Amino acid sequence: MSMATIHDVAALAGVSVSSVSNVMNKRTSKLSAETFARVEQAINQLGYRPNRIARQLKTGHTPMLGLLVPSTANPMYGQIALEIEKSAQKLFGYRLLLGNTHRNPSEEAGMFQDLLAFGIRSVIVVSSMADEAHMEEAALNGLSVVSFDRTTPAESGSLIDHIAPDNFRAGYLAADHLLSYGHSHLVFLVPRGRTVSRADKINGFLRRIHDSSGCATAEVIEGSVAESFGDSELAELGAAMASQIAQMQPMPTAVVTVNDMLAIGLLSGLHRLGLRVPEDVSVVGMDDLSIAAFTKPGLTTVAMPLAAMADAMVQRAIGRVSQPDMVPGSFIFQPALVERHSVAAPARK
Amino acid sequence: MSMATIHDVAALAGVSVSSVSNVMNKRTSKLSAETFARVEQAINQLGYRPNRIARQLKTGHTPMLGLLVPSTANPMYGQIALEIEKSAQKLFGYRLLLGNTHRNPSEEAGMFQDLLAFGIRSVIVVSSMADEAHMEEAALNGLSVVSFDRTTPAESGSLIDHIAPDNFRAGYLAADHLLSYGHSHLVFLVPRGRTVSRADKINGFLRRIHDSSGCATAEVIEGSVAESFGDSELAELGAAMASQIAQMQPMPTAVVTVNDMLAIGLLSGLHRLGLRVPEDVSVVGMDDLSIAAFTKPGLTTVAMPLAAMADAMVQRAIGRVSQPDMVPGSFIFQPALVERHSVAAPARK
DNA sequence: TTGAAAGCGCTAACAG
DNA sequence: CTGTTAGCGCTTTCAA
Repeated sequence: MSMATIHDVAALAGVSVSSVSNVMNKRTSKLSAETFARVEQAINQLGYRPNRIARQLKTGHTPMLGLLVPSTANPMYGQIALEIEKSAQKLFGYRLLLGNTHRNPSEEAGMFQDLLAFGIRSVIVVSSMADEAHMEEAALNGLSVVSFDRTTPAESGSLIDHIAPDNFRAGYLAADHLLSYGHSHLVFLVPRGRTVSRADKINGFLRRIHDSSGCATAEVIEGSVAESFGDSELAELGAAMASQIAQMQPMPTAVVTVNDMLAIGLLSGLHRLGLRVPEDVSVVGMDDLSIAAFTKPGLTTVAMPLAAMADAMVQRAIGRVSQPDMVPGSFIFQPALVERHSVAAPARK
Repeated sequence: MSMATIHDVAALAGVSVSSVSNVMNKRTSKLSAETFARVEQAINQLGYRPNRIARQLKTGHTPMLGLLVPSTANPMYGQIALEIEKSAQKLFGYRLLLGNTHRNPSEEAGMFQDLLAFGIRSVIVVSSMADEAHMEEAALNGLSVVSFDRTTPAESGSLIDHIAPDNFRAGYLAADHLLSYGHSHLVFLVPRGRTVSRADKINGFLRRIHDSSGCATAEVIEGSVAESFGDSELAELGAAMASQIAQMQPMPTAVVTVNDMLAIGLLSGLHRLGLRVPEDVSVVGMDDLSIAAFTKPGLTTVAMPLAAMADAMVQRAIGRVSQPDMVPGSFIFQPALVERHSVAAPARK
């Protein structure tokens, strides 16, 4: 049972293929109501679905959006993928071509090639490497690209859109929350490798400490794993870093992690060491993964407005292909602190 | 800067388009080595990539695999998506078209339509609803479909392949582990809605109880949430069911959950109720999510061989399109118990 | 060993 | 209002 073509429909309805095409594209003004109905009837009878491939060869468009993430095994990226698919379908009826890049530049470049070859014109790239040269190049080749979770200096002449949460503010909020509980010896935990978003979070964190009346101290501790794209690696790193924290003299009373997976690992490692959260150490994560509500204790974290960001990304990525003169911009979304049970006043000072 | 076409290359190399096509498809026997080299040179010079759309219109194939999952926000499906993408790329150089079905039959049907329209010929469907009629229909329409995590009666004349872990054995293993620790009052936790895989797990669980010398008792408790496709819903359900467990008279000494997300919620709920795991209740999950190693206590669970299953699914789904006479079959993979810290001997009897 | 030409299914001028 | 026709970029006979 192979698919019916536009010719089959035309033959059955006793009209020309162009009339069928006009019906499919709802150009009612070009046909009499009667013919229109007759063609529709034939379409239904045959269960005709236009071949998108053929259509695309003609129009140059395909209703598909590319999405590149480091790894869907990381719940954060899984949630993002879900939101983006939902937005793309709702806003434009687009489907999603998904690629896991493993934060590997050559895999990412390969994906760009394939997207172009498939005729896909819009792509959203999540948490890419520091270098965006390959994206700019892809934009030159006609791809509409949106970069997520990276900010870029304004007026940089970039050809791509940037959408991100206000990571600076996220770091600021985390520190602020801890300070308000009376903590004065804080630590910020981050894997090795400074992405833009990580740097922003750290800066916001440090700024808040600096803005405080004075006596608070803070350090940034970098994990030993160079690149963690999955989720177990990240959690494992967090668990390993627990001992690093425990050995500090004096031990900090609070730590904020650059993301929730790291916090989940940290919680586990701390527990293994016999340290209680929040009695001995307070912990603040970032992302508000849905599992963050079910850690022990429930993780206080900084939530990012995922659905709103997804809508914006899809809007820009797909919208640009019909409006190529849209000027690229940066769009920043505000995070919010979600208080659960991993923060308390410090027992020691 | 639009893409170079086969004509551009032909012109530059001073040959016909068919020669370029032959070079692209490595038909060395059809050209002299010299011409071949000249064409290759032109290809590189122009950075020519063949347009897959045009190629497909001719050949009818596109190197893309459809993947339908309930929701990538559920870490389990995120991991599966990752493994499948990896296999598809490694084994066939295929890309992935991803769809979240939310376990909604009409969304699933819509995806099938679109896959066909896009010219995609292979699809893997994860954890679908009870009814597979729509899949059989899609198979009739020329789709090569693989159903994951559903077994089907042998010799059913099905047109689709079935790949699944041995869920019966998974249930059996979980019960066996608990019994070996001396538990005799067990409970099996499952959301409302019996999918095939859930039923199999329950049956395996009950069988092991039944096979025991005798004094062990078991019940199956069904959650009140009809359909949970995300992950927070599942964990929330687990948390809510903790009180149901706590109120039982007598309280069971061990519970196994149909998946890890449920277990994670349960752990959290139990903790909130002041019940200790494993001292007061033992818990065994299923799936071995990578976060299962970082719960408190570490979750003892039944692991499924994801990578091997992904390879098999991809092999069948894509392999069938070039071998349409391949007879559909069921392939079962063996799970294994992963022991961590959520099981201990019961304090009470 | 190479090239010419006929489509794959659809859209969009352009004619009638 | 309806039909004819020329491609979109590629593969693939079939001739030369």
